[in-house]
Formats: sequence, C-alpha cells, structure tokens
Amino acid sequence: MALEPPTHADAAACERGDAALSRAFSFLGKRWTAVVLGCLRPGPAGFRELSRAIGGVSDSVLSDRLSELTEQGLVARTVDEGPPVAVFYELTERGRALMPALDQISTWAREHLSQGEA
Amino acid sequence: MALEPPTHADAAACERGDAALSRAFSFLGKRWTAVVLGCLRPGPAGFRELSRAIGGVSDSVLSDRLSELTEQGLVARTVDEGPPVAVFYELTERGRALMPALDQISTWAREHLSQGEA
DNA sequence: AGTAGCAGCTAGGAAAATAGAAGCGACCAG
DNA sequence: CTGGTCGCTTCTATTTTCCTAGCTGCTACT
Repeated sequence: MALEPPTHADAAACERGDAALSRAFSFLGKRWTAVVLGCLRPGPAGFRELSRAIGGVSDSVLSDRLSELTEQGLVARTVDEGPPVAVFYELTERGRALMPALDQISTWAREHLSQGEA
Repeated sequence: MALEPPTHADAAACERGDAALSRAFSFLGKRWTAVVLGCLRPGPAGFRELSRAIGGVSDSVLSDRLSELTEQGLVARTVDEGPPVAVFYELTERGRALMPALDQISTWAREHLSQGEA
C-alpha cells in the first residue's frame, strides 16, 4: 500500500494552532525580544535603563524591538514632556498576558535543557 | 535627582528567567520549528510526509530543524531497516512536555494577535 | 564653559538563515 | 527498463537579522 490516499492528513494535518504560533514566534523569536520583555516585567523602564540592564544589545536593535513590541501592543511607550523629556516603556495588559506562557517555556527550559548541553 | 545611584537594577534587573528563555528561543524561534513540532503532535511521521504536510518548507531546512530537534532530544528518529528502509520522527517525552507551553502561546496569539493586524 | 546623561535614528557592512534546485542510492510497480 | 517515492545532502542566491559607529538635540551637574 504505497498509495494510501493522501487526500487527508496533508495540509490539514498541521495547521492546528501553528498559524497563530508562527505569528507569535515571528517577533518573539527575534534575538532580544524575550529579554526585553523580561526586563520590563518588574516595572517601567527608560530606554537607556533597558540598554544598560540588558547589556550587549545595541541601541538600534533595542529601538527596533521596542518599536515592534509597541506596534504589537505588548508594551506602551509613555512620554513625559517635563523639562527634561523622559520616556518609559512598560508592559501592557496584552504583554502581561504573555508572561505566564513565557514562564512556562522558561520552566520547561530549566527542566529539560541543561545549560551545559550543546 | 537625575542621579539615582544606578548601582543596582542594572545587570541584575533582568537575568531572572531569561537565560533559560533565551536558550529555548534559540531554536524554538527558528522559522519552522514550531510548525514541525505541531505536525509531529498527532503522531509519528516520515520526512516526506512532514515536508508535504507543512508545505512551504524546503528539504534542507526541514532536515536542519529535524536534526536540531533530535539533538535537543525533542524528537526521536527511528529507522526501520525493513526491506524498504523507512524513517519516522516522533516527539519524545521532552518534546511532549513542551506542548502545553506552545499551546499557551498559541492561545495567547489567537486572543491577542488578530491575523488581520499588521 | 565643559562634561555627562538621556532619547533615539541612520548608514554600512558582516553574518546568519532561507528558499530552491539538483543529485544520489535504494526500492517498488508496471 | 522506466518512472515514481523516500530520505536526505550539497550548492548557490537571496533575504533577513544583527552589530558597529557616529550624530543631533536637550538638560543638569561641576
């Protein structure tokens, strides 16, 4: 039986929750996104503050990530036009809603991915 | 008070669960990884079968993803040396352990990321 | 004044990830 | 024998991603 009617189990086989998953990973998978979200978790932070806290990310990339996250509505950018203009980013509700999922992956990683492994 | 001693809240500010998270995303974030895992969820599948089911992925990339996943112990590669050599991939326990997390992200994406949005 | 911090953006190029096509050995049906 | 399937691997071209480095403008401390 090399000719099992492949009329099913093809495109329909996957496509369960993958479309959504793919879209999520399209930006969650970017190099610093998760870290940025992690740094924002404790509370609001300014650009330079994040830059320092993360350490190793360039302004341009940080700026990109922050923009993407803002576009997706995961973080909010607030400008305080006081004499010294100040800006701070913080998680939105949508962003917070993602935290549990991130935690779960993090937990899984700790349990199943020893850091010593290649 | 522009000089709040920044001696704290710097490097230590993030680095909570991010190291693990980053490692997880280092391969979960790759373009087809999540989809492959999703396709493997229902049960074992052969290379060509996956290729067809996913549709849009090239052999080379699929091969890569499968190798990475196998290395990480998320999927198992079994060879059946029967007369017609057959190979099939399937999720390991470690791989299955990740499913709930993936589901959670998927759910989050469905709820907070309308596909119509940019 | 001079120095230093904050908030970003832009340019340019190196590096990495992808897609797509082709090739190889085996096997099975006609 | 010929054609089609399976399971990959290798090669190249293109796209995407990331990092380095510099720059503008404003405020505040010394």
